[in-house]
This record gives sequence, structure tokens and C-alpha cells, in this order.
Amino acid sequence: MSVTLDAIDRHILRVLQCDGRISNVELAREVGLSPSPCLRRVRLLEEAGIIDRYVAVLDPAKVGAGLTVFARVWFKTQDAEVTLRFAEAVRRFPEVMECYLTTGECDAVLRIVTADLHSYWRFQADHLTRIPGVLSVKTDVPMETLKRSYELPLR
Amino acid sequence: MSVTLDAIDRHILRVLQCDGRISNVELAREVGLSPSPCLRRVRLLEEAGIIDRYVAVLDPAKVGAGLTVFARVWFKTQDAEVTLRFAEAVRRFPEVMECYLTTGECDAVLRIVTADLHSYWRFQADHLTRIPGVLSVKTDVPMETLKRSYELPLR
DNA sequence: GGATGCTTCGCAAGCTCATTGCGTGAGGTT
DNA sequence: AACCTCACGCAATGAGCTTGCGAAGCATCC
Repeated sequence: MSVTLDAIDRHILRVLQCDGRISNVELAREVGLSPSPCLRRVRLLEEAGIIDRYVAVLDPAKVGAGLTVFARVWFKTQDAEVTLRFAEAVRRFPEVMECYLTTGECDAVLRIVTADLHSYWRFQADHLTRIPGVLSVKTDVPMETLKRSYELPLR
Repeated sequence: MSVTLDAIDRHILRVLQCDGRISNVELAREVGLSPSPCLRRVRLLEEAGIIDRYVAVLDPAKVGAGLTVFARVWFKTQDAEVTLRFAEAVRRFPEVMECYLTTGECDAVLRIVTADLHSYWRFQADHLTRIPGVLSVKTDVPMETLKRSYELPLR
């Protein structure tokens, strides 16, 4: 399902990445089409899976999720058993927004969202470090947000 | 600026975090209201800034942004001059999705999106390490994605 | 204890927008 | 040159958005 994106498709994607709830007529005007072929392109982009979904972006601070931290995790062993149990545990925690297995200095990198430092500390002590197979955790705590973007770069 | 969220508000936010383009009538049915008060609540949540925006989520792999890496950056000095220039530079790079200043082991943490390892290497060598004041960069390269969520946990 | 004010609900009307079918024109192939 | 294909624009229908208005629940105050 390799769809070739032309300039109009990329324009549509750029606009929808900024405003996922723009009306089709306005989107069409924006990209220089009439509504019907514009909607048809959007539907094709959705069916091809290029547009995965539409979501509302909430203000983290205003819904009690003001702190983002990055945790690096080391496992006791790197076998499939440990990583599988780790994956299952991590998927159950709503605080864990992203989790990747790495093969560098550490074994896993997590982006975790909580209300504040105290909440994070409790999460790390009560849940993260108690997942079987976890050897240690190092945390980078952001003091200030320089940038937070939701738009993938479209070449 | 109603900061107090009741159960229905949280229900609305939960649904909109999953599907930001759900129709208002369906959202209303989902949360057990008629369309008009439901829409009114959504508008209030938007005006209060609790709903920041709506965005389309693209499949990174299908738009040439398949690789996510985490970079930790060390500065030569920690003065305002260096961090300010770093912030400006970082905001100009569309590859940098997130950037935080930290006060732990390193000075800044970045989430960077590129097409592949080669593209990242070029970005790091040509741009990231050339920002004035940057001493060194360490990169954690994910081999596998265990979880990627867009839904903030709502207590 | 009852009246008043406030808030939020549901209903209805008007209007915009989404959706589909169909005809047309441009570009490439035989 | 004729044909085929693809994408566009137009028009009609139906669905959903939006707003004003009256009613019900609830707390406050006289």
C-alpha cells in the first residue's frame, strides 16, 4: 500500500496536523481544491493508514499531568521473558506514554507523565522498579520545556 | 475558566483523546447527554484551554519519519546565553519534536524524529552538535516500540 | 418554609457542511 | 487519432452543527 504523496497531499497533511478538526470546505479552500476531491483525498489518506487517527490534545498541566520525565531502565537479563513481562506491565500503566527497547547504554527508554515529582516518585517506587527483571532506573527530570511539537516533519 | 471537572467532563475528554473527530451527536450519546449541552461543555473546555487543540496523528513510518531517537545533550556552560541560543536553534528544527532542559546528569533531553539512522546521523553531525555551546551528545536509539500513547491519564 | 436566582438541561429551527453520483477535461497509451 | 484512466468540479440530499428559549434541579436568602 505504498501511496505516492503529491504536493496537495502533503499540504493536506500539514494542515490536518495543525488542526485536525478543520471543516472539509475550509481545508479544500486552503489547499486549492473543491470540497469533494479534497474529501476524497483525505479518505484515501485515512484508508492507507497515513492518517492514523484524530485526537484532542489536552493541556497536561490543567488535567493533573504537568510533569513529563524520561526514565532509562536497565534489565537484569535481556532475554525474551523479561522484555515480554516488562512490555505487558508498561502497557497497563497509563502514566507511561511511550516506551522503547534500546540496545545502547540502557535497555529501555520511557516517557512518563504524572502530576508532579511526588507522584512520579511514588510511581517509580511502587510500580516501575517492581516490575520483575528491572535492575535499575535512571531519571532525567525536565526543569523547563523548550519545545513540544505534534507535527511530524513532512519532506 | 471552570477548573473543576466533573465526571461528564472527564468522560468527554477521554473520548476526545481517543477520537478527536467524533461527531457531537455521537459524543453526546456516549457521555449520556443531548447534543446541545454536550457541545456547550466541549466549547467551555476549549475556551478554558483544557483542550489545547485537535490534531491528525500520522503514521511516522509512512511519511518518512520512521525513526524516533532520544538524545541527551551536555552544554559547555549552563548560562542563559547558551540555553537561549540552544532553544532558538532547536525550535527551528522540525525534526526535534520535544526538548526539555534538565538539571540532572545531562543538560537537555530531546526527542528527535527522522527517516532512518543515516538521516539522524546527518542531523546530529550537521546541526545538533554544531549549535554553539553544545559540548556533547549521547543518543539512545530504540530498536522496538513497546508503547506509544496519545492519551494523558485522567484521574 | 417558601420564593428567588443560578445553572444546566432538553427541544426545536435554521443553516452549514459532509457525502455521493455524474459529467467533463487533461494526460498517457496503443 | 481514438481510447482509457484518473482526478476534478458541480449539484442534490441528508446529516450534523449551532443558537435561542423554556423547564427542572438546587442552593441561598428573606
